[in-house]
Amino acid sequence: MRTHYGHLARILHACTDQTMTAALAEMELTAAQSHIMAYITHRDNPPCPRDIEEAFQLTHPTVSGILSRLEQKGFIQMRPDAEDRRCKRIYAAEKGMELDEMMRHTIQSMEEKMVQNFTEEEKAQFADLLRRAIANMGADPCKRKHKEESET
Amino acid sequence: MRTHYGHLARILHACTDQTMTAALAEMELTAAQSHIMAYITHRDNPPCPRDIEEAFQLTHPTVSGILSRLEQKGFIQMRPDAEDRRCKRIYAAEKGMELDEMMRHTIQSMEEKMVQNFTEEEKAQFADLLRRAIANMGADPCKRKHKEESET
DNA sequence: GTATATTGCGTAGCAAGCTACATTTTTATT
DNA sequence: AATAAAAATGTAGCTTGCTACGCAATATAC
Repeated sequence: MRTHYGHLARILHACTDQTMTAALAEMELTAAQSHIMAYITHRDNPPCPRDIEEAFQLTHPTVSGILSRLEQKGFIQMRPDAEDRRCKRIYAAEKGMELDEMMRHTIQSMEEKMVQNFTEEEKAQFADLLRRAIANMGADPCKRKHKEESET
Repeated sequence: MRTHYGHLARILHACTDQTMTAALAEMELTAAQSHIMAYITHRDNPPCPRDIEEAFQLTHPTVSGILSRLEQKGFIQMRPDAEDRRCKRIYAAEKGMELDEMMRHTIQSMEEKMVQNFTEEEKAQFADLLRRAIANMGADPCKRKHKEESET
């Protein structure tokens, strides 16, 4: 049993997820939903689901599910773009705008807690090592759909 | 938008998961299943589900689901312990033992790939930073069940 | 200008994670 | 010994992730 960085990454992700879930429970948002809400309210112009797929490296059914739950709960509204009716523009509803500050503050404090006793150099190195590890795994944020099918 | 280590951890985990899933598809194992199989075959004595919960920091329904799928596919067998009938001992079946080498080799090469261009010092620091971040999030591997309920 | 790709999204169905509750067995109280 | 508490597992039901398939709208080919 060596070090198993992948294992550590999984646990770290689980920690952040649970922390966020607990902190956001009172506003009826899950961790995944809050991150996407923060993205939506942070944007200048209303994004479409495709933008979220790329920003979060998720597949479209996953994004679709999260957005439909956000819409059901009244945090966002979606309507098709006038010029390209394939795209659905995502608008943050009042209810969503009001939570903007709170959400992003929650995310921010969690990030700070995670590296609370790191030096600035360590923080930089942490981000650098994570990014390099991700790159080594072949996940350039823009190339994720290609599969080889060697069997006829 | 700062660095968002949590976000990077999520992506890194997703990468390892997808790599493992692809590599293990031919033997009908998912990433999660293979890691748990490796744990089972690596142990001296047959573990019970509780052991897996602690080793992988998962809740018991999650472990239960994975184990039942492994049993359905014939990789393991489970039968209650003779002395404590609450515990179900998990035995690797022939089919599971045969895949042991291959599974662990797959896991090992993925780990090596992830840190392929890291110096030894960077590898050590990566593990150290990950562990410290996890500790900062309050996830000591043995304290995970305590919740405060402030409302009467 | 019609035929074909490509793009964006929806749905179905699965695995894996969780919480909450129930059940059984063991341990601790008294 | 009878009862209460704790521990290990099971089950239900949810969110989030995926692949695979299908459909409508746009873009490209010819």
